[in-house]
Amino acid sequence: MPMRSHYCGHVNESLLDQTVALCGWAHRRRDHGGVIFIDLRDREGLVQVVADPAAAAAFAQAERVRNEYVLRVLGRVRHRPQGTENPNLATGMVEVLAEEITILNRSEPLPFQMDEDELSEEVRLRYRYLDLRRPQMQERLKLRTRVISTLRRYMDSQGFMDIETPMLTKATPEGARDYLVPSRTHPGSFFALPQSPQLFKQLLMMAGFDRYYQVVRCFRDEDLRADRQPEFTQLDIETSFLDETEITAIMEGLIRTLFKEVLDVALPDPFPRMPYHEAMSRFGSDKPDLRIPMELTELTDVMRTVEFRVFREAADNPRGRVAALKVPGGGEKLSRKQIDDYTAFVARYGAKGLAYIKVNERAAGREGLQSPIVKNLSDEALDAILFRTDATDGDLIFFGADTAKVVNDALGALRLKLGQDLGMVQGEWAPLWVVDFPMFEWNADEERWDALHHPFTSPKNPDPAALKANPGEALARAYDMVLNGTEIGGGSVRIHRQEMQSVVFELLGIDEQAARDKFGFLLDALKFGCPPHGGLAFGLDRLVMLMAGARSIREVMAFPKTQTAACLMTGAPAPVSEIQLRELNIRLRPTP
RNA sequence: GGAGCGGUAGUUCAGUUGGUCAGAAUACCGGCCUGUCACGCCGGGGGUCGCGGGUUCGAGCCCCGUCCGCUCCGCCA
Repeated sequence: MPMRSHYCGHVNESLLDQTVALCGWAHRRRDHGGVIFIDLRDREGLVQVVADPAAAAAFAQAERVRNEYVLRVLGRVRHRPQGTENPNLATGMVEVLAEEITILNRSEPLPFQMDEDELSEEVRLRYRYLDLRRPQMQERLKLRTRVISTLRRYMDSQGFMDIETPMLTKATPEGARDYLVPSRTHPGSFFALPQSPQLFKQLLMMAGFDRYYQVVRCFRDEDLRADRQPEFTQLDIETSFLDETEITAIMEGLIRTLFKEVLDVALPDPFPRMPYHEAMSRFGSDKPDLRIPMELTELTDVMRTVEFRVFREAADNPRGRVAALKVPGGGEKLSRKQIDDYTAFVARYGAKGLAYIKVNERAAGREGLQSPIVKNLSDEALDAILFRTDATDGDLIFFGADTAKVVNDALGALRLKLGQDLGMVQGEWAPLWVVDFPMFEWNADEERWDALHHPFTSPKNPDPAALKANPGEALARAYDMVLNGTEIGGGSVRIHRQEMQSVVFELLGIDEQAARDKFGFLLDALKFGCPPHGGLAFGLDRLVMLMAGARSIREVMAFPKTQTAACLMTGAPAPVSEIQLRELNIRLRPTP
């Protein structure tokens, strides 16, 4: 019975002697006097097609295309002769004897070679539709679709409803810069594309849909990174009546299910949880990569009394910190040049230098230490450093002394870089929850509090007066899911009482009038019996990137933008006609 | 807004101190071969060295500006 194999059919030994039809891109024909060899690109690899003389002759007569074309092949699967195994053919031991070859379309020579390993991203993005033909990209997008279908099944099984929210909505005063869309019918007014469906999903809770999810595009007009695109996909979730324990349980269940079903990887149950302050203290980061077995050592208290000004002043500063990062065996592994390079590396994070001690022979005391700074440190301080870092001979200890922010940023980043450079990354997957975030951080420039998460996050203490009295100490009912040092999701239990929401707006410097203008509908809704609710959002692109082992989310998006937020393929963004602008009541400033 | 790396043939790249530096591989075109599978062999075409300016007797190379791609800082509640 003939088997129909759509598109690029997969051919394997189980189909031996059966007739199959294959469609796909073929390349590199060899015309051998009536016999034609073709590599048909298969989703799994390559299928070799050999044409019988009649089919070969017909094919050769019909077309003399050399490089690349689209074919349909009807033929029989058979064993390939001994001694002709091709390790490049995933299907290995079989080939298709073509009885009929139809050229569905021909192709110009391609602008780049498909078998090139390292294509420039510029070329790949300009011809993205060709880049996507490559097996690696096929695999990545296939992984992405498996992730999405699996997560939908999971969300369905947990009773979540998939509800769409508007793409044309209202600009938000805080958070990222909005992408704006001019309104034709309301001259001078603009829609904003959503940074996230945050408010809409909260309103759905108020409407009684107590379990909502959506795989949804979000937009932020901020500068790009390897893991940040102007439009990206979120798995957005909100629930009513569940607290943070219940929400995080469902969500880590989702991630465990995805890893089990898609990658056959068993993640820990439950995920470890770590308070924000512990993460900052031990790893200098609120998204620690737990695969790297190095931690920061606290030295602030010890350094308050030392002569060395750099350390003492940082230690005395109420916002300061002195910490160490011990690199096991680093004394031998790291050259002077490398240390200089790491000094330049931490300078990016504001560190003014990178002091270090090489522990040559700990038993020899001061004499066994090699460092530009030991002469400035008392015996007591050196003892404390060696004791707390538990340094042994051959170790190298880096120091950070500055504001806590600079120390954490610099040593946190240095820890990651050293972990990568020295091959210290252990294990494949290290998920965790980071919890107990502060509600606010002080914005010195504008003399007000900023929300660490967002303005709708509930504080742990339900008393609005307590929050107002001591905002700097307040903890939030927020949680971030971190995987291998990447934040893949974050959320919170929200504020569901109007009084609390008003206090938070006040602390954030959003006066009553502004709150009314921006969030009037939310404040109104809170009046009509809002259930307690909370949720979170996963960065789907980042999650798939990690699962695919890719270095950038562009590798798991079909049509990503460049760092300047442009599309090299379509040429977007592009100027528009006068007519279009006039309809939108937009006048361009004359160019000088 | 800032820092770094890169831009040379369709593609991936080499090009030393400013002076046979317009190159390789591959792709492409023509021919030969014919169970190939990175096929092989012979021959051929192909370049505004991102763009603009400057220094110099002379610039792919040095300087200034600019555009593009990537990484990062700021930014991203």
